[in-house]
Amino acid sequence: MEDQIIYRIRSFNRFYVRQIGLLQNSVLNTGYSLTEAHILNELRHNPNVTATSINEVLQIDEGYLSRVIKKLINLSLITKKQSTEDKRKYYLNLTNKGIEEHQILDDLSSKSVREQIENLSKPQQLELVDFMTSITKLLK
Amino acid sequence: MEDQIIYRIRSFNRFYVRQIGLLQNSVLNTGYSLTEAHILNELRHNPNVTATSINEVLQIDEGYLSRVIKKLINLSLITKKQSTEDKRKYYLNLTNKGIEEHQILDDLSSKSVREQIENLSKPQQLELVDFMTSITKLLK
DNA sequence: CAAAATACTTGCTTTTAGCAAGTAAATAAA
DNA sequence: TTTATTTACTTGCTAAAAGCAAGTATTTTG
Repeated sequence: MEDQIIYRIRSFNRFYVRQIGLLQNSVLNTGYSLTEAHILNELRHNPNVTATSINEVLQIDEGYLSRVIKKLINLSLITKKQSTEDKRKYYLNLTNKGIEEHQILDDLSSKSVREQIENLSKPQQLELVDFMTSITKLLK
Repeated sequence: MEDQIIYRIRSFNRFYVRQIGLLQNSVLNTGYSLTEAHILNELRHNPNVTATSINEVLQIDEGYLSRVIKKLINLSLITKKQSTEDKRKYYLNLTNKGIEEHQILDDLSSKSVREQIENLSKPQQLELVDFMTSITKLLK
């Protein structure tokens, strides 16, 4: 009974891990790691934040984050500016190039999703979204 | 219109990545990597297969797989036996210890899923599974 | 039989990540 | 108001995870 439910959820999870894997591959082929892409995405949606506030979301090792940020600066994708009120803090922002690269990654993700649903009719697509919304409501 | 659909699917994907991340953490706390756990799982469901056939599913670097298999052998979790008909091939199997360890990992995964739905009523749980089944049917 | 393909291994390197100690600045406590 | 603690970020060192390319042994194919 109950175990049937667990079994089916786990089966769905395996299926969906593969689905999401397909999506992530499209990003990874761009030469950016998932972590780098996440940072660009965070900064696109929350400009002028600090490493610490990024990490409240991403939850990765501080030291590692510091290095990845350094790398993104060297790639001219982001800038770092020391706060004048609190000199411990450094505000991060995307450069124009960073915005462009983020856009490319974002478009790729959308394209990948689009390809996965292109064989569905519009009503089926809407149905799909409804199922997803329902799952989110139940689990969140 | 269409973009709304893509947006919502991507939003669900982000949500579900986090869900699945929670599940995987329970495995990672056991000291096995995800790759190691996947190999144990493959061998549990398909005994007596070769590294190559495992890799048709897992799709990782051959060399790396070879080393992970060696590690699992050193941990006495799996065995490797050369085929007599084709000496290039080596059949892999779980040892009793491997079966036990796999069971532990499997139980942990189930437990983790169980915890994520424990606050739902039984009808809600059944509904959840229905939504998942519907999504799978649409996307697979 | 020679050449190509298959199955797996090994050496070397890179990427990703984590830990711990350290600097500098700000805040709280004595 | 000095001292201790906390915060924000950095750096050195290390380990784990993964990839690439060359190599061995065996089998298959032309």
